[in-house]
Amino acid sequence: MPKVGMEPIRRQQLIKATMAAIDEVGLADATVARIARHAGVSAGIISHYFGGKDGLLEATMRQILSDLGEAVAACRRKLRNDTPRARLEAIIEGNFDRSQVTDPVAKTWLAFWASSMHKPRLARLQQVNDRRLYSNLCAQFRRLMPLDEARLASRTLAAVIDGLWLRGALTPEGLDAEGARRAALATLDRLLAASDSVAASDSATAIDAR
Amino acid sequence: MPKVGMEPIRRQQLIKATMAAIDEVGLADATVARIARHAGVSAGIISHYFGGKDGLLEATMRQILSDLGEAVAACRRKLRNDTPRARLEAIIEGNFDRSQVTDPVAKTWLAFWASSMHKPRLARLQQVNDRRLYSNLCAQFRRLMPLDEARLASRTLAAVIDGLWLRGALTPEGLDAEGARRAALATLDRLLAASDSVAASDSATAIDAR
DNA sequence: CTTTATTGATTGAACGTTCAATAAAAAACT
DNA sequence: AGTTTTTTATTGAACGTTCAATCAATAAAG
Repeated sequence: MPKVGMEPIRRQQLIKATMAAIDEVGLADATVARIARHAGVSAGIISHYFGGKDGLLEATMRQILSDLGEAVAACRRKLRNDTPRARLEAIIEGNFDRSQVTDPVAKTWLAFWASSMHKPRLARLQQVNDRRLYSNLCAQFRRLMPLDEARLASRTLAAVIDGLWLRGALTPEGLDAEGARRAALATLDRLLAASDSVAASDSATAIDAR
Repeated sequence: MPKVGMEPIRRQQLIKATMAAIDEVGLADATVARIARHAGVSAGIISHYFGGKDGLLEATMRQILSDLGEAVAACRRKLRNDTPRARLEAIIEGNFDRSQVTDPVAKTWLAFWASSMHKPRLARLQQVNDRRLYSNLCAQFRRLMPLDEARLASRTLAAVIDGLWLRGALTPEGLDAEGARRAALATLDRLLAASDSVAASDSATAIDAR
């Protein structure tokens, strides 16, 4: 059934199949044969479109990261009032929307997280994403509190978000997106409450990112 | 140089070598040959003492979990005053002491975390450990706040601890144990501050654990 | 008839496990 | 005290399996 213009279709198909395979048997047992079977195509097609298994894995991680970025951006666009607090809430919403917070995505995410420790190409993707999250958080907190405090708050909130994903991916019942969202928002409340009571006498114009 | 009573020595040696190999090249490339080389022994010895590679990996995870439990218990024993707050602080200290918070331990920890998603034997170990942490946290928070709040606080603090480990394992500079400890303690401060101001008019005797 | 898309058997490398052989220590014996 | 026997510890080559990548063959579409 070969037609012209199959490339984007097959690429999407194979990326989705990769997540399905990782969800099913884990990254270690996600062979090209298994992924291809999930997509209903032959194994050889993977090298044809992605240059090899590694290319497919990298493309899959890119897909997840870009979906995440997209979800956060969408939440920010929906904002009516542009307070720092609203921005921070939007970041949280975006991180627990993530296109869909499905089991395949969460498990693939964690698998790549571990894998990126020793694959430079994945590590770079991972790091860019991390820094972006941290910068975004820090820029907003910075408008509400001194720099040192803002850094600590950013670090804490980032850890909570990642920790909730991690625990969600591992729990047998799957990630409870709604509960996680609430927990993250409650943490934000506490982080802001501390500085609210002190003072808002701060003319912070410079934005900082690490 | 075969002597009698080598078993416990070799087991320790091989478990340590496993962590070193995972630190070096990741779980996926930690072959029996490489692990054996790290320990300065032959590959065959692994099957002899652990029944196979899987046995060695399980033993290594057990070692890490037991070291963690030991560190937490040690911190609790050192307590002079037995307030809930002191207990919670001890749990945090223990989690960021972890025998030694070294790079090999952190990376091995995360590798097993990911791996346990699809290996039932590892998943069981993982889950027992998680529940213990959560129960311990919840039991202490329960003495200071209503049940619902205590559950949320436990979930949050557990997520922060795991999140800090996760981010520490991934960051190129390695886990900053001291900074992580401070961040976790600051989070605890905030979690307790919220309830402190409300009331301490609670005669909570029943301890709860999920 | 050329181009694009796809297949699937084949290949070569890498891996975990096995096991006969070996070597040192301990025990038994003279 | 010296010699043999048994036990324990260890090796590393061989085996069978699995996997990713390759590529000649095929087939539909242009």
